[in-house]
Amino acid sequence: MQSPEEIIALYRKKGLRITPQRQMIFSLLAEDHSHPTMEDIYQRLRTQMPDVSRSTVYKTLRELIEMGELLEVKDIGKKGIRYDVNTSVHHHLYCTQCHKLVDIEPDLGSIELPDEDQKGFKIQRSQVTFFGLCSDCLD
Amino acid sequence: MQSPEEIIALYRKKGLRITPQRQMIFSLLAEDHSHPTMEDIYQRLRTQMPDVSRSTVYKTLRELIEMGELLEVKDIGKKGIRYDVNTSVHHHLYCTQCHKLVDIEPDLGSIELPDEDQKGFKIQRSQVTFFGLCSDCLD
DNA sequence: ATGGTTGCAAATGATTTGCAGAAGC
DNA sequence: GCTTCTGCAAATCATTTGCAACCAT
Repeated sequence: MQSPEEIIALYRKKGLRITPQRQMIFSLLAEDHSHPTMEDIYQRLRTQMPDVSRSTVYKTLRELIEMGELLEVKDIGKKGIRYDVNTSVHHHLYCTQCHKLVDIEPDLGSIELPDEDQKGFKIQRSQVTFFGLCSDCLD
Repeated sequence: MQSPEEIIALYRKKGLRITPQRQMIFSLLAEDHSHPTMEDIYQRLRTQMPDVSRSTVYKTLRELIEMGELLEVKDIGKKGIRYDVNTSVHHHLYCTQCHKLVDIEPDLGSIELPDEDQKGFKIQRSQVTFFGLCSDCLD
């Protein structure tokens, strides 16, 4: 995700309005690499803006996803969709015990799939999820 | 997932009962590599057994997951959880257009994550999802 | 016979939608 | 001032749960 200022410019360019709710969501997200759920974001927002509604948060998240500024992560944990502000090529470390999800951008080289396994697909990108136990859960 | 006969033996060993509903779900699943949703399974089941309930299907799927005979795939598509009868180490080809999901078992070697990227995790396994367009959607 | 299982209906949880009033532009 | 946006409440969708009747063992 780009900086709040860049997102605001993007919204303006599309004729969308810059409301305090949206601005605050942009700011919260820009610094949040914890893969929050919508509820996480809503609760944080509420400490500064007690009357926001969940619908507004949902709507803004959907907008950012449509603009490609945010990604959904669904293969993880129990509760709802988690949002990922990191839209560049990256991979995930996932703790199977506490459901922590960490972004990594290692140089894995490009992971090549042998032709005979491609089943006619034109492959555009790949993402690796490493499952394991995080340091907190290892004790 | 093992054969229906082996699953039945497993159920017996656990003191669970072999009902017609369960038997038919085992048979349907054993031959289904399409990563169906619960609704897919329910609809197929209903053609042969019009009075089954969704709760029964849900419950049986949960049992198979607890036994490790079935896996959930959640990072994909819009509607609900998809179930994967392939519980061995494998990877996925996912068509971003038609949401087709294909299992592959290529020899990718082992994908090694450099120590400095492991963030203290003890990594147990990894799974790669290749995103792209399938042959049907390439035209 | 008896204890697990089924199907129904109601409950839950996450997300979406409709709409009247509020507020950017 | 016109139109979009917000917050509320109701609606929807997927999944789970409670329970009385049912049926495998």
